Amino acid sequence: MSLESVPPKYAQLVQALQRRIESGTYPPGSLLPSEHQLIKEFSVSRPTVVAALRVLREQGWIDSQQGKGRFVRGRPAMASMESNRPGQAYLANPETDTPGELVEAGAVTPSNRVASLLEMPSKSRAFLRRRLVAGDGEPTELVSLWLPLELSEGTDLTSGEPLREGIREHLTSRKGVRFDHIVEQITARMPTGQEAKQLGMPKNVPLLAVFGAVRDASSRPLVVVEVLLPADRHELEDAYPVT
Amino acid sequence: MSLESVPPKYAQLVQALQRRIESGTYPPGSLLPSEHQLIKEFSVSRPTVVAALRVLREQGWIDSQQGKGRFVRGRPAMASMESNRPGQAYLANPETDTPGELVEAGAVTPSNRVASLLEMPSKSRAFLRRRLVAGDGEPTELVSLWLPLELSEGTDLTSGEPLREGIREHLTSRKGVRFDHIVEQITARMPTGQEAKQLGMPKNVPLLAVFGAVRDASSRPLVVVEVLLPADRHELEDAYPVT
DNA sequence: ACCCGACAGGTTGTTTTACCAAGTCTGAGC
DNA sequence: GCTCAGACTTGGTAAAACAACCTGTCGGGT
Repeated sequence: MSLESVPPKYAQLVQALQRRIESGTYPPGSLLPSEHQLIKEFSVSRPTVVAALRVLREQGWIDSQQGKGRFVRGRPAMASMESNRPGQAYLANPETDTPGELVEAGAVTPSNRVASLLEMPSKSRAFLRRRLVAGDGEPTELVSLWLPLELSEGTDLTSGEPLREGIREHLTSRKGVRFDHIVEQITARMPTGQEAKQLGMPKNVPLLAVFGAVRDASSRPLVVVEVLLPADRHELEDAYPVT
Repeated sequence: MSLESVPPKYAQLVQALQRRIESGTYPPGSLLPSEHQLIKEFSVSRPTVVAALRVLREQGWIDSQQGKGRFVRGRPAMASMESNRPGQAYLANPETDTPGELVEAGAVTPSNRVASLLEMPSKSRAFLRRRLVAGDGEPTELVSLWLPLELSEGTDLTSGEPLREGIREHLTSRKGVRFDHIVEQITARMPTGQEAKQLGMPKNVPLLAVFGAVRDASSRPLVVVEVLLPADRHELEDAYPVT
């Protein structure tokens, strides 16, 4: 038997067209060759061409318009752009990767908002781990992480030591939970006196507060991350295709 | 002519199967009827059945395995989440759909930030259209739209009348531009005296400011949208799968 | 009795030919 | 200048065939 298996023709066509788009042969905004032209050039049937073009459209490389043709959009924006969602990095990377200091680690009664995001009764207790992240020697972000007490048991999150492992990886291996999606809320508010002091910021500039509720596939809340950013030093940037 | 158009057969099949999965006729984990059975039951050809099943697989409803069959997975988790990007709605829907009033429409010299997002020399002029959007009779959002002067010529954006058509649709049909993707920046700041007055908000609560730079496939900036939201009344919410 | 391979019949995956419908553009003819 | 026919585009459906894969059953061999 042959170990090397040839990919199907339509998949080969997809790759060929992707290469041409990336190399500039088909620049963004231009019109792709028509189905008939592709049939002649690659010596395949129309359904094969259509299958390849459908894949490209669903991946965002091209845009089709009945009666006119197919337009090149370029390499899909979301594919390469690792969205720098705040909190994502904190969940994925070890704490030892970024400078900063642990300012709190223990059981607390979380705010109503956090309790609601964790879907736990208010006034019950959760574990809080809070870290002041520094950049250029100055404190820049205050990152807080809440999780139900039973999820913190048996993990290294309760220790005062910086984690040598990403939080997601740690929780997955120790507790067997699977992160699936994140519900994100962005708000702005004025800092409390303590926050302004910790972050070394004036009291009259607002804070960007990003809450991220991490859930598993059945929408059960696992952890909540809050990232506090002084608005005079940080802003959030993202890019997405128009639908 | 008939305004009601029948959806294609494969789309009807998709909906029929989705309903059966949601109603429990095809419970998760069970085996879907084979292609041949579906062909007989719905009286369609095999390509039509395959097209419907492909859609269901790509959307995460089912899982297929060559030689065995197709397994039901259930309603995909992320299916119904439409991200309500601020500004998206303003670009897509007619101004007459949302209550509010036009507060400004004319050529201005935009701020450095807007000029930079439009990639035009600072101190050159752009067209500004600003609208105060109301909800429950109270002003809630201040939406501003800048675009290069040449892109505003020949459009109804320069008139003081509310647009009866989505801005994206209007610009596409009048000027032939194609919206491709949006680069979004989110910041927080204190309102100016005029902004606080227009929005009817206290001067000591911050504003969430969302800038959206709309670009075409070749990354040429087309328009810039700014949405100002009083942070005590609005927040941004979004959901996305973890990678 | 047990094991193992061949084989038949089921399944999905891929490719081809063919035809019609619907949207867009151009140019001939009025 | 205007309209409309025709050519070109993509979208959808049908019918057929072959390939690849899985799972049984029916053998023959140990």
